[in-house]
Amino acid sequence: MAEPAPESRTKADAILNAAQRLFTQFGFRRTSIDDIAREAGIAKGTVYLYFDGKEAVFRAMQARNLAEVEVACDLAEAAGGGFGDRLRGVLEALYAGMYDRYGQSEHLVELSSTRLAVGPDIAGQVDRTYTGRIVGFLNAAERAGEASLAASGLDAAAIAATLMAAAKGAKQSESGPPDPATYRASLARVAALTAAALRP
Amino acid sequence: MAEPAPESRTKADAILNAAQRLFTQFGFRRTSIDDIAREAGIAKGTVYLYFDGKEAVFRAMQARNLAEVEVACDLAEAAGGGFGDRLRGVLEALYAGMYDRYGQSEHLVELSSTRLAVGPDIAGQVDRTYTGRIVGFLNAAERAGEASLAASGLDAAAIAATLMAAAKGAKQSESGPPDPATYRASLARVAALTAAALRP
DNA sequence: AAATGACCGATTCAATTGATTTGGTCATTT
DNA sequence: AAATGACCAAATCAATTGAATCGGTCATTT
Repeated sequence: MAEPAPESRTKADAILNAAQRLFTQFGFRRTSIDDIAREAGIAKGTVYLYFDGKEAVFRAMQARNLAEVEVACDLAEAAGGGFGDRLRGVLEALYAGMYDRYGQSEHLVELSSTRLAVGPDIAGQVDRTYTGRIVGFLNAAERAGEASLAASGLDAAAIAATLMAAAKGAKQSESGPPDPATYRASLARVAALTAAALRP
Repeated sequence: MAEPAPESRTKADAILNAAQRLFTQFGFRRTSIDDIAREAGIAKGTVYLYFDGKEAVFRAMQARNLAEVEVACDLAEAAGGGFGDRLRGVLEALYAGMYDRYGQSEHLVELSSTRLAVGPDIAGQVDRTYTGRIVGFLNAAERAGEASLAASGLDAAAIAATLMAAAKGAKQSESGPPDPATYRASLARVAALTAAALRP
């Protein structure tokens, strides 16, 4: 629930926190279960008491991040301000939120695109979740009379796809390592443009 | 000038055409000067009569593509139709144009992001050129009263950056190999959204 | 019951080495 | 003058192989 503290409440938490740090810094392949256990201050075997294996740890970590990001998104939707401001908040919660969690690490790509042996496609799951959130937000805004989708000639799904493409493309900020500040600025521009397009 | 024919007028053309085919299919590293010469139907040494080396061939090919794409962009700007339609045409000329030239090859990334030993940063050059074209188009449309940049609260450069990010992001169409048709559809959505945002 | 860490087989790494390929040159041919 | 292709040194590749690492298990300890 709360932002994960440096010191963790349960052992499972400690494992996930350690995994978060190490996977983000070194990537999935170059992080061993032993590393995670050591970072969490427990023995290697203990990890297997809480998770079915390395991949399960990764998936649990990803699920936790996704859940936390969704909570942040809820807050952004419920916040005050106009449609454009809340849309910016939603995009920041979704995209900058994940960005913050995984850092500007080079391993972001590997983390989200690696096809892990079994289990659901992680990147696809994030994609579907994000699409759903944005579509829901847009439709709610339309119902509230804050936005007019018809004005753009596109439906909510098409707008969501465009927003997501823009957010994805903004991450590759060209020349030089990605910078959180410019990334957020890009998201703000996308939100502003969309809000203008949907003004009733 | 004309669309490059299968058979080439000059030897330099033949070399560039061969390079285009091979670089696109196999990438820069896995294409040898000898391959290019053979594909062009000339001897290896002849390549060095027209270009200073492998990298020079690559840069000339890239320059030719960029020039051709700019011509297509000129046509799209001058075409009939409303602001939104022409913006879509410009984006298609710039992005789908390059996409068509390099195919959906996996080597696109290598081709445009490889840091070649010496010479200008290829990807950066494309980026600057594209930015300039879009900014110019937007400003012209504003002068002609077809678009109102002020309506969005963003200036032409910011809008251009957003468009380019969206176009870049759309290329990663998630799940499955990129598909030219869906790519063009993404560009059309971006154009439609932007046109709505800038309607006077 | 909860936690540990030595242990196992499989995978990955790193260093070596010999063969092949490559970008580029240039004496020769057309 | 234009074009060729054998040639060279350097870079790359592929195969080998012995060591190190990894994910996962389980008898033992706490």
